[in-house]
Amino acid sequence: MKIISELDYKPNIFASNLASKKSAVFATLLPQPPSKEGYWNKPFIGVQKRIAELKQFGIQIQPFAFSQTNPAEFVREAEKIIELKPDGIVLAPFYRKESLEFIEKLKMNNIPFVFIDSEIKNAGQISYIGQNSYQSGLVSGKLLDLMLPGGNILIIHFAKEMDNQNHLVEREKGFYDWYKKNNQTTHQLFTTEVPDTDNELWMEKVKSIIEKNNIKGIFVTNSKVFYAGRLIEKYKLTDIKVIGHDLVKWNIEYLKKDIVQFLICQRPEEQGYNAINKLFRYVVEKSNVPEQNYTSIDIITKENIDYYKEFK
Amino acid sequence: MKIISELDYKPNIFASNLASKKSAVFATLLPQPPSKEGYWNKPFIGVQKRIAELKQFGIQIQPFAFSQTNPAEFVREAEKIIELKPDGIVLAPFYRKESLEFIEKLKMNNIPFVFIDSEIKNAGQISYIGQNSYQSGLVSGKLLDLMLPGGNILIIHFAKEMDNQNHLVEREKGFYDWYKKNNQTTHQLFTTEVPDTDNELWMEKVKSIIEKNNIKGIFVTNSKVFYAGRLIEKYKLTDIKVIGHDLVKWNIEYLKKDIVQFLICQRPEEQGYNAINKLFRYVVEKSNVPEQNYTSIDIITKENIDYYKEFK
DNA sequence: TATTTTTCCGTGTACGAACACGGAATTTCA
DNA sequence: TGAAATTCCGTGTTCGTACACGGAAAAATA
Repeated sequence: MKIISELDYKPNIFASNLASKKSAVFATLLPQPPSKEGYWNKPFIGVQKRIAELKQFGIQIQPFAFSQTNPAEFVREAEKIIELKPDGIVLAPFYRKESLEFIEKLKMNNIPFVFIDSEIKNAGQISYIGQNSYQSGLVSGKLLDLMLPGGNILIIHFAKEMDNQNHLVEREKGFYDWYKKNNQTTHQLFTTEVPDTDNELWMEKVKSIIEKNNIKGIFVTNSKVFYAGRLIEKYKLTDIKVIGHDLVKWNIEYLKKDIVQFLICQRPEEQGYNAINKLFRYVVEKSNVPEQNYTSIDIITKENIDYYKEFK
Repeated sequence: MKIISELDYKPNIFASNLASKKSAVFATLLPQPPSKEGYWNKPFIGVQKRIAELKQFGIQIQPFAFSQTNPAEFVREAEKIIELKPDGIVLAPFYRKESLEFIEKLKMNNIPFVFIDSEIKNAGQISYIGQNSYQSGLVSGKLLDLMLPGGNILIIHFAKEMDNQNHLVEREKGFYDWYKKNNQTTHQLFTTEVPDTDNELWMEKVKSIIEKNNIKGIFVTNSKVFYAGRLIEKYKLTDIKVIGHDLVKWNIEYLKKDIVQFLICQRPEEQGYNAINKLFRYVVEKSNVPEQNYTSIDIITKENIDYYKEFK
């Protein structure tokens, strides 16, 4: 070691990699996007990009997906992963309870795992990649507040099993806290859940909430803002300001139409890319990786959206 | 080639690089930051990071810097670069006229160049890395507008030789256009230039403009927003909303104190990193690089700033 | 102290592409 | 058609590290 530092010796990574020929298999366990335009395609694009780059190192990927409405599928796919015994896994702990059980098995098999998108604290992950959901809720609160001279606010969760979905709750909490901290009394806040959007019955229900409570602002806690957009178009509720999450195709359309005013984004492709990279650094290069990697909380409007769409 | 595609042969980059041992020298010509906290340190941090990574490839860097107030220095350093004959250069075309002359010489010597931060269109650059300044002006306009129920707006350029500094003009143009497009008549816009901040005389002058014209919002076209912050602190003009550019230390302080409400940012480290990368791709790997690379227009507030400070 | 176990050290081979070289084949040109 | 120029092709060496191997030295154990 003394001589290494005396000569300032740096190993030649090319020679090193050429000679070593290591290999590893990584698995991903992410929600199945309901269509090509669904949010969950994006993290996977980043995963694939990094995997392609790491092909030289003999890294392979084995993707698994589960339904966003059916925890049993999550369990089933998790079983398959345990059988496969990969060298590492990228995991969206979408269902909290089921994830905890899965994690126990991963630990028993010594399989390192990285969380993406949402987080279970101190569960033994080597890293978490994603937003600080609470903080992004604060940002949403601030922006909607800025746009509203008066009127009340409706928070909509388009999701099933809310108590099993931690980061939507966190976003809501941050949102509420904005108004608490700035001891606002000009707006009153309401929350509603829409577990099922397959038929349009929910629209009537939400519309009546809006009318009854003088709602002038809507905050959607996930990427399904476009449903709120459709509602507003259908009933021509044009004086309502809307804020939501993620650069999904239909959301972009409503942003451009000025029905949605802001989207809070989190560079999902980058997250997928980073998650695989963390595994690689940990498993193959055996280097330490930071346990948390909060990604930026991007504020997107009509005017700056063109500079966020592309992933490089 | 047929057999290559039949076998799906992909060259092994490690073996390739191990055997080749190419080398190249790149130069940078960027403004000298007046202190450690100055904006122009940031792009250079990114430059250094990429250079460190490319050291394995035999890439070296030769940095040159010039004063932000003295075009003659730019010319002098440019001469040195021509003598050095590097294999490529990253260039901030800070002074338009002087840059054009320099570029002519670069072309004669067949030295490829990449613009960073601001752009001269169709000058023969292999790429431009930076923001679309006009568009970022629009964003600033929108945000300040959102915050101001009434009152007038002052645009401040903290810069010398404005007609030689294109992107400040572009930002101003975008800013004005926001109010034109939304045919706003609630706010009247004023512009002033502060070429010299060495003594505090400018403060009196600007203060009187503010008082005379019922100014309630300030837009600073570059990273010197903190001067506006000092002005506001000094005269306790607390009802004025301020927006400016770049995550410079003192700007961050004023953002946290809520004297500055928004900062528009452009990931300068990433820009430096990308600029070197573009050169590398073009010069060493001989691949084509996209001519424009507009970076995102990040909207930073007190609430999301913590997720932008770090460069990874 | 004798024996086993572990560490140390030097040698030899492998990794896959680059590049030089020389001879053969092909093309160009008069 | 013959000479010169160019392209083609196969061989051999090189880049710097990894890793296996065997023998020697050192450490651990009985």
